[in-house]
Amino acid sequence: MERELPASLLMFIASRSAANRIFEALQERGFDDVTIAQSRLMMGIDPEGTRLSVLAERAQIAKQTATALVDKLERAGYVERVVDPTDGRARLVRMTARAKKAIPHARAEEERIEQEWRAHLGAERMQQLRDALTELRMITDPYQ
Amino acid sequence: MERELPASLLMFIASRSAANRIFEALQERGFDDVTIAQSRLMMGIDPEGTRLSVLAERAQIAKQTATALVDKLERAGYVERVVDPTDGRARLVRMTARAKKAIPHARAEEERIEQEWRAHLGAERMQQLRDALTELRMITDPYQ
DNA sequence: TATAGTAGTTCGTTGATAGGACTAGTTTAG
DNA sequence: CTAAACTAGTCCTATCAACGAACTACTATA
Repeated sequence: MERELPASLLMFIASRSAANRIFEALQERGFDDVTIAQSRLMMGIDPEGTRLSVLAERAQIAKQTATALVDKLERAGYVERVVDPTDGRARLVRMTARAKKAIPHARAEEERIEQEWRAHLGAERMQQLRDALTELRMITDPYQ
Repeated sequence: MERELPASLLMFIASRSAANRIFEALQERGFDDVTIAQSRLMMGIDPEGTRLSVLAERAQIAKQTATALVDKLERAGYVERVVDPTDGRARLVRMTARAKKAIPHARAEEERIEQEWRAHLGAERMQQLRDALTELRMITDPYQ
C-alpha cells in the first residue's frame, strides 16, 4: 500500500518519459548531437528567428545558459545567429535547414505518444486531461 | 493563435513549477544546501534505509550519479551510510534527523500546490486529473 | 575452491546552470 | 545634442548533474 503520489510528481514521470522518447527518436534518425536541453531551447525559436534573451525567458533559463546552448547548437549546425535589423545590440537565433528537417520527426514521435496515451485512457478522458493541463498552465507558466 | 501544446509539455511546465516551489519553500526554511536532484534522490529512501543501487533505479540515474549525490547529502548531514547486515558489499542509505525534519515542510508545500490546483480546476476535475495521471504512470514509469 | 557475478566507488569527461563583470549599442533626461 | 542610464549578449569562472569505464571488496555458484 503506497501513499498517493502528488499530481506534480506523476506529471514529472510522464513528461520525462515523453521527453526521453522524443530524444531517442531523434537520435535514431541521425540527429544524435543534440541534447534535451538544446531541443527545449530550439522549441522556442519562431520561424523568422528569435532573440536569445527571449529564448532564455521562454525556456526559463539564464541568458548565459542560453548563450552556451546556442553556441553548441550553432557548432552542430542547427542554428545560426544573424543581426537583428531593428537593434544593433541584438541578434536573431534562426533555425538552419538541418533543424527544420528534424522537426517533423520530433512532432511525429510526439503524436505517437499522444495516440498511445489516448488509447490507454480513452479519447474523452484524454481530452479532459489536456483541458485540465491547459488550464493549469495559467497558474504554473510564468510566461503566458 | 498558438498551436496546441503536447500534453507532455504541459505536464513538464506544471511539474517544474511545483518542483521549484517546493525547492524554494525548503530553502526559506533553512534547508538551503540541498538541490532538486538531491531531494529527488532522497524521496526514494525507505524509513529503514535503502541501497544506493535501488535509489539509482528509482530516480532513473546511474549508480555513479547516485554515489555523487549521496556523497553531497552525507556531507550536508541529510543521510548516512550504514552497512547492510544482510550483504557485506551493500550499504543502506538512511535519512538523518535533519532530513526527517525537512519532510513535513516539503509535504506541506506539496499540499498547498494541490489545493491551489484543486481550487483552480474544481474538485471533480482535479480528481479526474489525478486518476488519469495515475493510469498513465503504468505506461510511462519503467519502475512500477 | 576457483570463478562468475554484484554493490559500490573512483576517475575522467561532458553538459547544464548561473553570478558577476564586461562590451557594444540604444534610449532618455536635461 | 550630449551625458547618463539602460539593454543585449558574451566571457570568465564555478558548481552541479550525469555517466562510461575501470576498479575493489564481497557473495554466490559450479
